[in-house]
Amino acid sequence: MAGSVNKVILVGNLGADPEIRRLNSGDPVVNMRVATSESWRDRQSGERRERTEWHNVVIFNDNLAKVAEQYLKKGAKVYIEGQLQTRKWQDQQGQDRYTTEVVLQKFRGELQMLDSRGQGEGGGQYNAPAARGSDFGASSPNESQRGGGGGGFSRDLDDEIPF
Amino acid sequence: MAGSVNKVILVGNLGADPEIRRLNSGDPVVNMRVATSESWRDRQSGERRERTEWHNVVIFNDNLAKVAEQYLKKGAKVYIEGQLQTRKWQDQQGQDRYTTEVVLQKFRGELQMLDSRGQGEGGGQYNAPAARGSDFGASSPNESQRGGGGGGFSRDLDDEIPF
Amino acid sequence: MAGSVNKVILVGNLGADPEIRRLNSGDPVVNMRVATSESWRDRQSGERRERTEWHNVVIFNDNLAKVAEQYLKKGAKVYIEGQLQTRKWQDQQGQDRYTTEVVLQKFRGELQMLDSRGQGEGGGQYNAPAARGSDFGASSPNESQRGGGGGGFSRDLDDEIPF
Amino acid sequence: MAGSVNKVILVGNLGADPEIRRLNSGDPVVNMRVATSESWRDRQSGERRERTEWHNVVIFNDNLAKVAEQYLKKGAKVYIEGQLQTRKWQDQQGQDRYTTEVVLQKFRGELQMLDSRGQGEGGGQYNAPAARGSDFGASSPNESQRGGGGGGFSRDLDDEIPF
DNA sequence: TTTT
DNA sequence: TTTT
Repeated sequence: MAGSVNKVILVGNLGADPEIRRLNSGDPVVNMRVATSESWRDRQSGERRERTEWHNVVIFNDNLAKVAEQYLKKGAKVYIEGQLQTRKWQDQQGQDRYTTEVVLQKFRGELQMLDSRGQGEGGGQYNAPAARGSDFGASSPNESQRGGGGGGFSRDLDDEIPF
Repeated sequence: MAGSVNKVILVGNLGADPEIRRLNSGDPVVNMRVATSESWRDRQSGERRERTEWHNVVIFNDNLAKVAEQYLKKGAKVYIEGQLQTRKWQDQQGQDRYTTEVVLQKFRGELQMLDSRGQGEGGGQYNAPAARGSDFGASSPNESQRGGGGGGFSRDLDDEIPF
Repeated sequence: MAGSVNKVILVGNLGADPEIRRLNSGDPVVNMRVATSESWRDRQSGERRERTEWHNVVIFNDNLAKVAEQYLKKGAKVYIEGQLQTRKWQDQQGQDRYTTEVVLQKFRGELQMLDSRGQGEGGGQYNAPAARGSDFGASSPNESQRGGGGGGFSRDLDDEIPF
Repeated sequence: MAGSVNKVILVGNLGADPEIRRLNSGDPVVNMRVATSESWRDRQSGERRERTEWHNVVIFNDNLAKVAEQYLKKGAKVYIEGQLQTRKWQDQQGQDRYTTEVVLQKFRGELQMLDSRGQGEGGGQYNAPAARGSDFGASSPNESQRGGGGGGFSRDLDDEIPF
């Protein structure tokens, strides 16, 4: 289909440390639970109410998976950009079940840490990159030389050129 | 939780005509299935592959529900902005099941028709608003007078001021 | 034009305290400068480079203007959702000049504080809402009662119903 | 700065055919003007009003530049995702001037054609890809094999692997 | 300069 | 079940 867009943008907090698996290829895959929450005052009762939504986030993007593995802990606040995917699986009774996830495919998606250095919350102490200072951008590649013929380019996280 | 964002942006096509229910309050609620799809060439086989994702969209926003009810048909291309919500229900065996939907809450979200007038496709003939011309904006309210003291404002869809 | 979208999403830091003006109507208007920044390693030189982009943000949305006025200070990290607008003005020579801004219109846009409580940075000490705790959502209204007949609804910031 | 996001999402129409330049490197750069527009009914006068906003879009992303060059014409409706950038230049009097653009950097951004095939409008006849059928995805690369060890991957537009 |  |  031409002209399709499937995009999810979340700003929320990790409910637990990320879980890392490895594919046969050696590529890391990260699963994590992210909470978003909104509050409002009930019109009838006047009480303040809050609703928290939990999201299953799966990271196949190698660079972002590494960032998640190294720097994210329970309680960390993150900006996430991925796509919606629903996959089918079977429970023990052989019945079809469906799970919808926010997926960051290989070479796609975005992940940004929104905590200040050493600010870990929520019970877990996570370690923001110290040596790198604030300048590690755990995001997609970027190239900013306007009109530049050469065109510097590199992944942010690691110096190796990943492709 | 301070600083939370839960946003889904879709551009896709309706798989079927929207389904309209009414709440006890009389407010319309629209359910529709939206397909997004992406294609790529398989690196190994060289074959072109395509993956279609289906999204359950639920509209509680009255104005947008009316737009969907009146103008959207099977095949229509739409821009949708909503939030992710997962709700729990029980199947006939009494087991917990979960369904994740893209929800446009009351007074929230956005819906834009992306087809040209009278362009209905995919089997269903849907009728773009003729009499209204281009002026049906199925979106949120807007007010564009910079620095304007008075502040014009109105819902796009209907002239009544809905609140 | 049917089917138009004009949306800007920023996560960045305030370069200075917000400036507040008042319209004749008494409505507050907030101007602020927001920095976003990205870093990458130059492919040629191997040096790390960084580019900071400065954005002019203007808030006509009353509730969000109040939030900015009360809680935002230089250095604060924010999530902002607005629209692009370019306005024309004349310099002292009478020449046409253009300025592009990220505008949060009345009843539109979103603003989220992303700092933890009392975490002020960048030189300014800003005070996150203490009494409100984390539950002040400086965003648009929301209503989360699925299928609810009544429909609780209220602005987050203040209890008054603004329309 | 850790945790920065600078994103613009537009759905609008081209005001003119795209202009293509080439860098010394041979890479194409596309400039185009995109209109977004919103309409509302003035609260005071009851008249319908409309405001059109014009955006300068610049494409450094090679694949997307090629798509723009080949398929986009005046009047075409597009989905665009880029970032805000303001650049400084000097007018003939040597005075500093600033222009803000929506930029799709190398390897970044998104461009989707939202018109149906052969639907060219607005005066210009643009030719949607006929032979290619639906399989021209003018977007970023994607890889959808969940958990797949191999990991198919390819640019959508051309079969060559661009990096 | 687009679109409806 | 859509779209190309």
